[in-house]
Amino acid sequence: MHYYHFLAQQKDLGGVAGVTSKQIAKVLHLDSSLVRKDLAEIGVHGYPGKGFSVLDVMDAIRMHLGLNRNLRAVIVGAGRLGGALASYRGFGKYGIEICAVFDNAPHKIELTLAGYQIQHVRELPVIVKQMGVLIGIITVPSESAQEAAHGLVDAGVKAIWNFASTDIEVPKGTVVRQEHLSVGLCALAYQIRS
Amino acid sequence: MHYYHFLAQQKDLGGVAGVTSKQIAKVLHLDSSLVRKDLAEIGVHGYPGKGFSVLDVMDAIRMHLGLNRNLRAVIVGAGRLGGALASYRGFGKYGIEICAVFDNAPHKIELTLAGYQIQHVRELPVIVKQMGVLIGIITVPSESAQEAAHGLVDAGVKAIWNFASTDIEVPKGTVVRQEHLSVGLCALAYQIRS
DNA sequence: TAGATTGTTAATCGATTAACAATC
DNA sequence: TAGATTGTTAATCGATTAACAATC
Repeated sequence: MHYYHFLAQQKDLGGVAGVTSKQIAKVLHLDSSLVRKDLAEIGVHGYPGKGFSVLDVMDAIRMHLGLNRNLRAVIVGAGRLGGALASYRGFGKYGIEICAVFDNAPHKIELTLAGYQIQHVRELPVIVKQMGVLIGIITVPSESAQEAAHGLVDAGVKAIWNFASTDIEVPKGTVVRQEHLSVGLCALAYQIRS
Repeated sequence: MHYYHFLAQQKDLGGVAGVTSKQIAKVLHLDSSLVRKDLAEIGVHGYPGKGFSVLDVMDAIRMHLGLNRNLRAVIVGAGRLGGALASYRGFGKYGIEICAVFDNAPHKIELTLAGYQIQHVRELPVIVKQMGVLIGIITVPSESAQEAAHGLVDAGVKAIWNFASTDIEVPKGTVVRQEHLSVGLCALAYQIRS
């Protein structure tokens, strides 16, 4: 994952065609052995004495991660965070498209947020099914997170990215990624405890 | 870190005074041995046959993480994401206070965002020094991230939480936490590759 | 060929888990 | 005392690193 990010930068910038395991290792603070092992695992072969082809590696990663699939996601919660994520350029690079933003507050419906017309959660099931959405992003307040999760699961979503600070429960078969913003900041604060 | 989050919930909800390593382990999907070991390391002692005191554990964690210090942080970038973080309730629980929001766009200055009056980055050094701010949160576009980081470091900030998608460089002695939002979503997408 | 880097095996390291006597 | 859980040591597991023959 991080390899891909680094290589994409490489490619965009210099347009360099080759890279060695040593170079990657250095930038990502890893051991070159590990890099070679990882690359071998996903089926890229390098050229002894030369290194790896940036394009080969990127292709292999895309293949392995299934990055070509053009997945669709929806956002539930048209608050500031929802807006921030909706306007975030960068998901597209990984083949993920935000295709709708929902909220349950009547006064928000029909407003435009980051280029999306906010829709009532009532519409969620229809849209999710129609567009084959597999990912739901929850940016509602904690109190409503579980409810939003239910709605998403019922509609057929398979993965949930939860920004609310409560843990949510989902039937197994659905994966959840809990984004603990405070924990992130906390970890940082810990490092400067001196 | 996660222990604390869980225990805080426990306390808020049931008001239960005791907890066993087994209970914690179950909720957090860990081994009870590990929990006991971790707790021993930070200096909490349990009662054989009974378990641990929730308050004891929370105190020890706070102590160990230095959670009582009331650190201050500023946000650079008064966009949607900046606003979302500024209004995020929950940092306070970990002793971190957002004390100002900056931007460089003249038309934003003096506007109010999530209860903060947006200030020009020009004011940053003064405020950071005056209030003893140690943490900077970057929510500007990628192009300006490095510049923002410079400004923060120069002003005396020791830790940076970077939401821009470019990696930033800082002198050593400063810690950076790079928040790769796309990577997060990607990891999730990977799990439903089927 | 000489130099550089891969691919892979073996060695090391650390973290997780199992087990159990000590304790309440 | 009997039951439960801690604290800690030893065993296991996996992941990282070192090393080096094979390759270009």
